[in-house]
Amino acid sequence: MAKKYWLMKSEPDVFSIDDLKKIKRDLWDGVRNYQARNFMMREMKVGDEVLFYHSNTKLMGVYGLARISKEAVEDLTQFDKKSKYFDEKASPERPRWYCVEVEYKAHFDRPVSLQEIKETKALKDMLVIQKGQRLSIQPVTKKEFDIVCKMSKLP
DNA sequence: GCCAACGTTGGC
DNA sequence: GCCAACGTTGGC
Repeated sequence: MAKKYWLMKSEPDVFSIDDLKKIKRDLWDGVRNYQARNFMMREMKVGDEVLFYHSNTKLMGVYGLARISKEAVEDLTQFDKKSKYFDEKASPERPRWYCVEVEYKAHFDRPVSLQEIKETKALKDMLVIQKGQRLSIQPVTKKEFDIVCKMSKLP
């Protein structure tokens, strides 16, 4: 099975790549979108590489790398009444939401901003810059992944 | 803070 | 199964 590449969005006020670095690994819970869930459940494999993207912040863009360290397990926040991700339609007998575990890999030398991605012709097909694209987990081609990594390197 | 675009819900 | 109403996402 070939390795796959992903872009995962997070609001740094909620969970940033620095947070991930501190705790090394984290379950990517709280996803409540079926398309994003299906990527985690069906397509993400251990070892897949992840572009860690910060949204809703001053400088939006890709800040570093992570990798999938565990395939999808039940997202326990769906059963937790006190969690903001609680889903009353889910039950331990009929779970609805799943999440993968993500492991910190590295910070980029410098972030690759959304602006730069938009300005880079070779990245024009990246989902993150398509109009109206709100998916928090998106597939990325190896080519796009490599280009973004290259752009992050300081000269 | 605004609002366009999108996904989900629920009445019919 | 349609679609209006609503809630959310996320760039600006």
